[in-house]
Amino acid sequence: MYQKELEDFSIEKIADSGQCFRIVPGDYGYVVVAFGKVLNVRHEGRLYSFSCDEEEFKAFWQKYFDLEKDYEKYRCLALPEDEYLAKAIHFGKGIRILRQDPWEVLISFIISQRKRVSAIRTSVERLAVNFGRSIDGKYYAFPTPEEMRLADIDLLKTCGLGYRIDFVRKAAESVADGRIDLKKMEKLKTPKLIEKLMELDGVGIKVSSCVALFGFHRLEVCPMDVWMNRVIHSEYGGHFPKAYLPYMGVIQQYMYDYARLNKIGVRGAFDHG
DNA sequence: ATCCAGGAGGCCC
DNA sequence: GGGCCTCATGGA
Repeated sequence: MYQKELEDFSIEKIADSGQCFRIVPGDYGYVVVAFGKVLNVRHEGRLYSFSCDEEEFKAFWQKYFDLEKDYEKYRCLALPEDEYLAKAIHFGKGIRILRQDPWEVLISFIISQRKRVSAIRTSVERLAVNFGRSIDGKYYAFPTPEEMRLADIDLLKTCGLGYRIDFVRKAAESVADGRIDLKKMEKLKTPKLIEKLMELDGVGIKVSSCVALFGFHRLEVCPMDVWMNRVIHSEYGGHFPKAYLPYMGVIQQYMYDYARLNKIGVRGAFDHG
């Protein structure tokens, strides 16, 4: 076990931030499944306990949680007159942009279209249980491109993918056979990266943006979903301040989280503000 | 029960 | 380029 005081980190906020789907409450705090590893996380106040030793935490999880960055730097971009962002930042402090596996992010966000976060979580978990390698008998790694390519179709149909099932199968084939090389794509500049991802069937600008931000850590990318569209129109008159643009992805994560969990911009809902 | 979701593709103009 | 229409399923 490794313990550390973390002031700008909230496992609850991250788990429910809509960027990842395999951080869930367990019988002992939260369980994180990523890169074929399992980590138990719990905390009393700011004192966090992780189910790994210090070496593994510093070699792997610290980077995964993006703890090497100071998020105060991003929050300081908030303009003084921007009341919405001020509320969102206050509400969402502790959110990080995780450094996830691009492949898992790609499939997860292909599945995400027209689904709620909870439903995405269900589908992703079913994929892992049905096709992923067992990690410790209880948790399963996200399936590799090869495992997904070879997935039995009838079993795949039980994963709740709906009409997205062929998008997922084709993506698995493309990545498995190397037509889409996610490793090489790390070197692409962001516009090229987004364009290349959109060659995949079922990947449009929104999904591609999510993969760029959450899978390739391109912090300038701002995925525009139904919630962010509500925010930009109801709070910003159609465009965000220029000062935010270099880190719009991070800013976006605070805005999105606050909007979704407080139903900002939804007609008939109670507006916190 | 009815509504809607971290959208995209295929039309048509 | 934009404006509609449809897509399958689960969760609220």
